[in-house]
Amino acid sequence: MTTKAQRAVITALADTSRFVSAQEIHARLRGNGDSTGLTSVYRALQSLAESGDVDVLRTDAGEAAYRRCETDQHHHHLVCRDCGRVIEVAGRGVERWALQTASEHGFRDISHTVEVFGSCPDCPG
Amino acid sequence: MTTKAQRAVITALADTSRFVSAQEIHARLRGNGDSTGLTSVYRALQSLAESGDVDVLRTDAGEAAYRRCETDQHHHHLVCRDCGRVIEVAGRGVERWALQTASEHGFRDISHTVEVFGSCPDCPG
DNA sequence: TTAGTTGCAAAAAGTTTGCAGCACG
DNA sequence: CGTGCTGCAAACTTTTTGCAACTAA
Repeated sequence: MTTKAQRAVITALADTSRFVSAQEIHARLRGNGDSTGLTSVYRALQSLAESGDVDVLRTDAGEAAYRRCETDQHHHHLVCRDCGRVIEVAGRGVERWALQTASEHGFRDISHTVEVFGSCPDCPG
Repeated sequence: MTTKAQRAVITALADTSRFVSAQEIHARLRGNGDSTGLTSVYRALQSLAESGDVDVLRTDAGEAAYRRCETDQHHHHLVCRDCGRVIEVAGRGVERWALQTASEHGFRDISHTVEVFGSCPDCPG
């Protein structure tokens, strides 16, 4: 089921290709005249993340950042450290590396997280 | 310079091969009769992390977890999701993949984080 | 009527900061 | 003395929870 808050959050996420915090989403909604409360934003993000509709990552500052995934498939993110822009990339090579490395050490049920950071072509150094 | 708190923290970290939270370190020190305060633990971890003497990562729960690195060189972590044990692995393959993927998209000054999770041989499924 | 959603206010939990006391050169 | 480290308490931030009002079938 999809609630009003969930739809509002998804709309807000559609506006951007960056990872944004819950607080940021809330502020953005408020700016657009939407009266959805911070609590509902958090609750909406929680269920959207649970169902895999949005990607979550933890910033170094300790807050959770969210983004609507373009693809349902497993992928990784290439994030511009200057403007925050995100590009989704497939990880043919890494997947293989992760599996192999892990099984070399006898690990089972492998999963992994990979984030690549850099400065994108549009951002001057 | 190395302070008393820093030495206490390093000692506590030497005891384990897991990523541990600041609070956990503090509790552990207290348990051993050390009277170092939580504040000093945080301050010590901050400077140790800054100088690269310990590795930091953010748990899904949003707390910072720390670990003393065995090597100064760039490496990644293979973490057991059951017992928390950590194995440091070199990432010959990933490094190359990250660089290549990033430059394909015109990104400069690449850095990356990789964490592999699984169940280690000592932990029954 | 009833099950689910909402938003405020309050509470948690992790971390940082202000500050007075201590240690030690 | 003076500089820096310490630890307590208070402040702050992000996220969660309690709860009463609201909504829609």
